[in-house]
Amino acid sequence: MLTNARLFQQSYQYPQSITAAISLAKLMCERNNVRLTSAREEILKIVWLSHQPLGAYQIQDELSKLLSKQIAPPTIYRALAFLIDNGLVHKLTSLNAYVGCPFPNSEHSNIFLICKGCGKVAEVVHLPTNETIQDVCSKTKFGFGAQHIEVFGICSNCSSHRA
Amino acid sequence: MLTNARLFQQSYQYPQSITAAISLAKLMCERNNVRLTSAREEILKIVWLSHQPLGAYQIQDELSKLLSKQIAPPTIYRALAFLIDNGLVHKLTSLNAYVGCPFPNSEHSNIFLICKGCGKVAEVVHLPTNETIQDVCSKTKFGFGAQHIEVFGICSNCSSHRA
DNA sequence: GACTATTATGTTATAGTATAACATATTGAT
DNA sequence: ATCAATATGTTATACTATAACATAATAGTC
Repeated sequence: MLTNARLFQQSYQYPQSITAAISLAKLMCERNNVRLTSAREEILKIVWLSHQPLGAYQIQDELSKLLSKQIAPPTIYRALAFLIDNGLVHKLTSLNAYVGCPFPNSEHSNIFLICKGCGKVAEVVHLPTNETIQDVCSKTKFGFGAQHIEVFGICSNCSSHRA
Repeated sequence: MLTNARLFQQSYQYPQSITAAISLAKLMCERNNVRLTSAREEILKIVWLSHQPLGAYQIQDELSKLLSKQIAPPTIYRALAFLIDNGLVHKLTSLNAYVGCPFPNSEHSNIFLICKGCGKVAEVVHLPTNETIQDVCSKTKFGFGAQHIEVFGICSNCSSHRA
């Protein structure tokens, strides 16, 4: 019922997760018959390598460094749009920042736990919450399309370190 | 358990709601020992008078018209910050737009139903959803601070008109 | 393999959202 | 009336995102 919250404690596992994330992304794109071009793949890596949500212009800086030439914003935004459309990246609207999606293959309307201490974000799947929201929609005759849930607080790592 | 969804059907009730909202705002500010200055009050009215979420620069235009002089962005943003801090207005982060809060007096972590058809927004209180999110937090040892839930779909009004 | 339609990227400029920094004015309490 | 605190005015600028058009890469057809 609850996934991925371990990311808080196990950030050292990111490198593995990245390769896994990239392979999965390739698989997903193949399945959906869309192209994970090198720019898109690089940007996905950059987003995953960061342990925190990245702004578009931070991504621009990283990619420009990586390719040793200036990359313009549209390239970044287009790649992000692609990655978001294909469920590989999410935008955290309250932060104007982007994070890799750990479950690109799931039909997901997930929850983002955003730590105000370290800035890290965990995405969790929680079906009961999805169900209560469906309930709201049916009671209000609101045709559900999508949802976005951001929760702000202090992660266990930060609260134990500061305690 | 569920409030304010009627706003979809009863937008003609807005004028009443506005005067009620302003009185309540005054009350709240008095209670909190903060000042609802005329600029803040005007902006709150502007937000309420709109049946849709308003962007900061739309508010700027409205207020400038109203006062017959150009108002600069910082005035708008400062007033919005005040209104948000005092629970009188919410920002819909996915839209960069602002709406009046119908329940400024409640301890609230509410849900925004955003209609992709007409652009209107209903804010609903739904305790079961709050509870499931608390559950997520306790299971992940995430110290809850605040939450923001945006649901996108088609309101009953739009779906019946288009059916 | 050349041709062509489609998709993706490069490039320049600009739109849209938000705040920093400092000056002035208003308010509220002595 | 004075003073500290709060609020607003003003100018400039930072940050976020996209429009518009040119060029290039890709994939499928002949």
